[in-house]
Amino acid sequence: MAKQLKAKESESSNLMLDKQVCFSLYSASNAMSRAYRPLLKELDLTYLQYIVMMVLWEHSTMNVKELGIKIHLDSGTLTPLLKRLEAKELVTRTRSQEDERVMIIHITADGVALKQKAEAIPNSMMCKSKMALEELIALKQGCDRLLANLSE
Amino acid sequence: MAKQLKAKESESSNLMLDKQVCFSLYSASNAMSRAYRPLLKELDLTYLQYIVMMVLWEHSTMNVKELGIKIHLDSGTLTPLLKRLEAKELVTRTRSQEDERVMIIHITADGVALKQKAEAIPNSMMCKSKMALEELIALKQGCDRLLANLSE
DNA sequence: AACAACTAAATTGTGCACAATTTATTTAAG
DNA sequence: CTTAAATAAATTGTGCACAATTTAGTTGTT
Repeated sequence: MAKQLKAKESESSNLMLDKQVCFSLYSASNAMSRAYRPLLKELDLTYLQYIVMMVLWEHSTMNVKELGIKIHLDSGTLTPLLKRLEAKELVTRTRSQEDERVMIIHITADGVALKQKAEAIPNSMMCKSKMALEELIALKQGCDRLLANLSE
Repeated sequence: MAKQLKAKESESSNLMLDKQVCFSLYSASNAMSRAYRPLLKELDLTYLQYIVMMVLWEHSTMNVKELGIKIHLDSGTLTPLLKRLEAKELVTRTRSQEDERVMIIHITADGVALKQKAEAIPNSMMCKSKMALEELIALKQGCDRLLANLSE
């Protein structure tokens, strides 16, 4: 009886991988960026580079700080990434005249042109997910809530 | 009127960051592993190392292949990580006698002992998430479904 | 004017992720 | 029995993430 109880306790430990939300989140996020890879290969972009380009397709000029706030990353990640986008001639990097500390990122004509090649990607990914729109929206809301609560 | 339509189209483009499930997933996953960091610092583990230890707390012996299937990662990621865990004396790495290709990972006494220090972590994370259990379960199910569909 | 406090990026170093390749071993087929 | 195919790990190289530090420039105070 005591043995049985102990066994039951062990089975329902808090440290069981299969019960961890965070591990599901982590694995799904990896799988997602893996699924993007073949689609983004056509554009010669990584997933994060694609995210940055998406911001710049909406706002053609932005500094590193603003970009970092928008996508929840810091200059340690963004500086080398932006240099790679600059090397591909998708963006320019110039210091602000008013404040020399600020690095201004501006999308180039090539960068703008790339948007057209990207138009089909969101739909391709929705197909790959094989999930209904409402399900995806619910998943997004759960992620957004978690992100907001963890960032407080 | 045509102008208005064009503006509306632009606003509802598929390439708007704020509408992307994947970006929410990606940001939430990063935020999650950031939130684990101070808790795991006490155990001198990274999030992925913690995941691997969690598997080994359940199954004290496992080879690299089995581990990789369980946590959806390959030897390219696992080999260096397991060497680091070996350096910390939390696991041993020995070749199988029956099949010399197979590397067997076995948890050490130190590794087992570390479990006790980890017991409080899942609950700490649940608190940080500030989300109800049902919400977290729904989020987990969404992630699991997405992972399964993307892995097919 | 001088200097402390602050801010924006960049840099440094560690540890993932993963594609692609290589090495070593085992199994299968002729 | 031998050689081709298959398998398990390891290796190599690129690009994130992020903590911690550094560099350079700005603002506020006296």
